Amino acid sequence: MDRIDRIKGTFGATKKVKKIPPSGAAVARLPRYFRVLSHLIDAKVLRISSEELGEMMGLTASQVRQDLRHFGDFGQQGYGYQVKFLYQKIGELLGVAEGYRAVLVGDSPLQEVLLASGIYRETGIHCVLRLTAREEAPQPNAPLPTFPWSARESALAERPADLAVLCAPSGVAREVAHALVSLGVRAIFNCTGVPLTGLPASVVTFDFAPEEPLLRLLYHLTQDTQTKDLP
Amino acid sequence: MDRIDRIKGTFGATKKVKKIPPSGAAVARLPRYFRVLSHLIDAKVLRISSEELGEMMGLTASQVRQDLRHFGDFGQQGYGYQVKFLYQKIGELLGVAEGYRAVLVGDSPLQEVLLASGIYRETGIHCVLRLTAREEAPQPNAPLPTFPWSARESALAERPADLAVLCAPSGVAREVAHALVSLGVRAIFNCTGVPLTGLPASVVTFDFAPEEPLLRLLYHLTQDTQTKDLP
DNA sequence: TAGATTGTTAATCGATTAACAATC
DNA sequence: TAGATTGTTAATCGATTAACAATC
Repeated sequence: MDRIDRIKGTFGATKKVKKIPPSGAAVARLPRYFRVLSHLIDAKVLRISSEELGEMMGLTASQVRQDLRHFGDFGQQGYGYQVKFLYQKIGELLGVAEGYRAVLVGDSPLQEVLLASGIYRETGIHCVLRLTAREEAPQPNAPLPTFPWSARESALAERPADLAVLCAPSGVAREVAHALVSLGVRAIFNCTGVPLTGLPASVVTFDFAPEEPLLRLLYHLTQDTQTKDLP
Repeated sequence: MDRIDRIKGTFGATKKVKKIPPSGAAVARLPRYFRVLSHLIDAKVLRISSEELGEMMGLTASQVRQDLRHFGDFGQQGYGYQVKFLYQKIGELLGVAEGYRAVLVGDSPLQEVLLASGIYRETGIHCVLRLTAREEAPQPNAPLPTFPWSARESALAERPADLAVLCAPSGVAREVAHALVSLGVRAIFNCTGVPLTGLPASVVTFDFAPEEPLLRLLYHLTQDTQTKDLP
């Protein structure tokens, strides 16, 4: 922090920050850097070199330095990277510090699992509201204020959300997604298993799809077996 | 199927199948092709062109054709790709047809959610055994035979598993993973949140990490906001 | 200062795109 | 046959690697 300031003071603001394209591949790796750094903090590691960090991520030291260089000037020559500082900077890049607000839609067990998992704390997301399919009286004093879907309009008016974590049944997934967007939601974490089509291009969606890493696992098992069998 | 056979008959076996490197990027996309094709089957789509498939996946038609070409000869000129045939072939590549056997370790709610989600059916994985932390009498006649962790050795001897879905508490994650590997497990789907280090290189691991797509979501929200604010 | 490690450049490699010939 | 769409090649683009100078 004071390091960056010194550089700014010496050379003028942002002079050293590369204006090179934020490189798709590097961006895609940021969440994993963030996760690895979080574990390093837990392990009380204060300092890490591009060499070590690369090894933990399955990347070369060169690649780590190139990646980080795209986003700023985070290292110290002859020393490496301060774990906490880097973690914080990457968090800022990702938007962890922005205090985004989420509405949790649907009351599947997955919704509970995610809520209990700590990912909302880790990602800096504030869960502000829950909408359920059950037509019960609103429970605005529950740990997380809960309203039935029919009250979505007033509920979201009072507690606007940037993003939705969508666990609706697959039959109504698209319909619910469109309704949320029309109420101001700009991003959807889609846990319905159904691809969300027809949304405005400005709406960001990402799918919760655990079958993908599982299938990659199978692919490697399959390749290993073939490799062992053949030679 | 008979198409491939005809080609084989005409030009000799595997002649047309490219021996080009299976291209990391293309391999990484296979699970998503598989998922999209599965939805097309549900929607009763019989035939699809590289153009349409590309649009659904956010790729160009060229890219789709290049991707698929790495793995075989799946299309028909002038026609496109038969959805079911392509789905089946990609499934074979991924190992869905191999009938891999999984041991489910730990009884967190996430384990239940995954079990109920249908991903094991979709990926062709047979769940053969469950190991729990609870020291109860074995329940070998439950829908999924369940044994306490202490009985792991005999349980896995009787029902060997290729892979483990690991939902152990974070404190013991590494220890449990090593024990499983020593009992013959060759791949681990790691849902513990803890990075698994020190395992033999031959063991494949993939992490269940929903915070990564969530963080990518935030990143895009953040970039959008900045883009809108600046110009 | 000497040692370490980043930042940065240039070279290599791989992946994507575009265009078109092959063929269903 | 004519139309459509793949398979395939070559050109472009982007990402990774390697090497070293800058600097802490």
